[in-house]
Amino acid sequence: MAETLTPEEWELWDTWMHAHRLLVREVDRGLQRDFGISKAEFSVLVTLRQAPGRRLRVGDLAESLAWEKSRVSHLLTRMESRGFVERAESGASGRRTGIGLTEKGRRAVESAIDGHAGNVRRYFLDPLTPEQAAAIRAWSEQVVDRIEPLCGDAVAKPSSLGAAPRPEGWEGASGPAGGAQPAG
Amino acid sequence: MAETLTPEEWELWDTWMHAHRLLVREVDRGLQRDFGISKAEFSVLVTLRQAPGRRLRVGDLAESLAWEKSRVSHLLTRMESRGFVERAESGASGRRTGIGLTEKGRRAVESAIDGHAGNVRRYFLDPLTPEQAAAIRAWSEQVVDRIEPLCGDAVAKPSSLGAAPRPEGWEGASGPAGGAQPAG
DNA sequence: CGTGCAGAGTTGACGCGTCAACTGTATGAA
DNA sequence: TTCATACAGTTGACGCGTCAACTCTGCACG
Repeated sequence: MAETLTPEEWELWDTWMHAHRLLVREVDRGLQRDFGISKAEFSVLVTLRQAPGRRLRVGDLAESLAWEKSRVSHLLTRMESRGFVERAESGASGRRTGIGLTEKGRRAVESAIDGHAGNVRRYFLDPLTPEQAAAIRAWSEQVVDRIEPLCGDAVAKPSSLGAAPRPEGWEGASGPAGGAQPAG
Repeated sequence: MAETLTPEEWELWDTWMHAHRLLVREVDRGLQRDFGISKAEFSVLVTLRQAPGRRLRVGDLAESLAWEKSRVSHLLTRMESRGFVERAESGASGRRTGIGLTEKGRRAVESAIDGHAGNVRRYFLDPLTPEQAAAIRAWSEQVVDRIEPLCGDAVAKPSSLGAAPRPEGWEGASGPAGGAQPAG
């Protein structure tokens, strides 16, 4: 046996996985039911909303979300077909200049923020004591630091992107943060 | 504003989601790369392996895993087509009597256990101090208790099922625990 | 007998996420 | 100019997971 886990360790792993799945499902359901968007879509919309000019290139969006580009691209395809975002029609050069938020997308995300925040609080934050929060934060950072270097893709080093007051890569990128000024 | 989260709260949520996704992906990749099975498949195989007679009905399997039946059914379809499990051909009555582990399935899960355990330790357990582990455990149980009552389906109340020394529902159901005796 | 109902299990559609392969543009060297 | 290369973005296939609808069996009640 190269490696084994104690029953307690297995149980911790399983309980944690179970909790995570229930939580994500519940949060997702809330978003879907009340606002017609998924958690992933919410992340994209929020990120776009706070971008300068409500417009980003796919790569920057992916970087900002710490997601793979193909994931973003697929999601954008679905979102575009539903009218939440629009891919800038290839400029004169044939090069796409970015993707932008539509009016519908803007309205959707703005109406969703509070409800989503409420669910995040209800299911994630509420049952969390300050010590537990600190523990989870510390552990999450450990995990990210340990795993992220392994995969070349989708590393979230917020370089340019000026607009985001975020310190670090987010997964869900679910934070509304500032909110893009009318932005030009 | 009905609800808002502070930037710190959003960041905690995002960091945690990000960490979780990286972790799951890495663990899944390891299983897939080294043993040709997914994390979900591993859970099914382990649960089956420790069942009496290496055989369970779909519903009991779902209950034991705290998964939805349809999820289990879809997964079983994929696994059956690859020869890891077999659906008992409808008995005389036309009623399916359960699904069982094939020899291939047994070999797959037994060879995978150590490697998987190693990855769980490396990515999940290692960066966890005992205090953090306790915090995560307590919080996970809170979350499960809070959310599970909401959804009627897939509630893991280990009732019969005699064989499992598990105290509680597992998500990944990734614990090898005892290991079914030859059980013939 | 027949109707209705409940439980077990399956199915199809669909969204999410990964992977690998692909297109198209720009750039730099021979 | 032409070829190589790198980068940005897209696509298709596929597995996972959810939901709603469906089938099939058994059972109770009339």
